[in-house]
Amino acid sequence: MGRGILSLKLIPNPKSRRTTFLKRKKSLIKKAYELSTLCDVQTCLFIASDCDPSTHFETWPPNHHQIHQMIRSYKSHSFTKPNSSYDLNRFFSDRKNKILTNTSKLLHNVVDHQSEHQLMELLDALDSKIRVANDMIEFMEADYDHLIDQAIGMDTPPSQTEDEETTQFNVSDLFNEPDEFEEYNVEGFQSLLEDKFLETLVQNNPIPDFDFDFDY
Amino acid sequence: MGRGILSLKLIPNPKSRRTTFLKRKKSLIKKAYELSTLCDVQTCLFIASDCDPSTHFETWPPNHHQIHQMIRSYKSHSFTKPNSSYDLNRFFSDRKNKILTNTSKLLHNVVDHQSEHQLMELLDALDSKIRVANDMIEFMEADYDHLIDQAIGMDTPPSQTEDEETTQFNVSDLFNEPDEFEEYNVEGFQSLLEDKFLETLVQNNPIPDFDFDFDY
DNA sequence: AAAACTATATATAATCT
DNA sequence: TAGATTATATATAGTTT
Repeated sequence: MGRGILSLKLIPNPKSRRTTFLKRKKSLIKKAYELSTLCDVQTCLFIASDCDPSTHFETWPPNHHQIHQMIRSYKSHSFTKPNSSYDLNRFFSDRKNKILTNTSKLLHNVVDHQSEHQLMELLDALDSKIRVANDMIEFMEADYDHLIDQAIGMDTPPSQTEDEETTQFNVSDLFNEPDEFEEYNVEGFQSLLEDKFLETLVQNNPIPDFDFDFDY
Repeated sequence: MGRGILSLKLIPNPKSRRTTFLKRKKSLIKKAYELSTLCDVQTCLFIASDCDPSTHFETWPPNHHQIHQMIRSYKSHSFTKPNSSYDLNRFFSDRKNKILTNTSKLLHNVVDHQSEHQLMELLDALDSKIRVANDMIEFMEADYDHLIDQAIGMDTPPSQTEDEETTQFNVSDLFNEPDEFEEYNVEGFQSLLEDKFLETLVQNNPIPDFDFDFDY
């Protein structure tokens, strides 16, 4: 493309690879944005470039909230067979849609102002339920991630210091933190997860109020 | 773009919106693929188009495994401060890299064939550990999703049958499954989650063998 | 060495079939 | 009406500043 001929192989020169990467990343993001805007679809883009030694992430849209929402939707679609289960968010959305449908039907009948007002309040309430469902799921996800981090975080990352004077070959020398492995086992990992999970759910209660009573 | 002038607004005509969507989606995926190939970066694309009434998902790459890996990486990057924690997969990858580094140093020394063979076996073992770590994390993720489905799955989706003969307006009529709401409350939801979580983790044990002993 | 430039390859909106 | 065509707008590889 452009002036030269494009061969779809890894660009060997690191410098021009980087240049190309930056240019194309910009365009790709622009295109993703345009697709979203023009066609009313949600588009998410993950770009993970392996810098040394860690990975650098870029997403579009940059907003984590939107990314999480997309991941949630993706998961609920990829893991469930249609009609066999249902996600909370979808439940409320569908309910709201149904109410809107019913409402438009009822508009043929006379609706007094009092009822109309009630109705508006009700729709607001449903909106807020949808938000709460989202927040709660997100909270639990974040919590779960945190749990895993905690469980794995027991580990100190392998030290980067290397002894240069290894002279005699011994395969077991290749592991220089042998003791640390003792701490890893299924049981420990599981029970830590269980404990943390219960602890967080039961005690730590910033879970939003989540009652399903509609007293209209 | 193309022949006409592009205004970055929603395309009003549903037909041309759909056409544009299909064309641009194809190009976007192509570009994402090219970026990955040319620049050695991982690129994932989620496209969620709201057909009626459900959402249709498309990802690039289409392989779920790769998508999950990306999501996992994204989460471990977005939720953790650098160096404070560590993901299991990364742990093994780093370890393997370190071993490879050490190996190349040791190549200066004489390595007999026996040791070389051991070494190869060891690298294979590490590869398999990496896979197991991946599988385990994936299993737990899937399990968690399943839990949530179970908890929410108590619900039967709102029936699509609608009574056409509603003549008198009554706001509470808009909810035609009022009894079902009784079952939803924080406590029930939580304890169901907890029970299921424990049950699955403790009893249901298709968790892959996950010992960290290296007996070389 | 990064940013601007430019010649060409692509993408695509409108059109045609 | 979905698919091919075409006239333009963009993207971008290589070049220059």
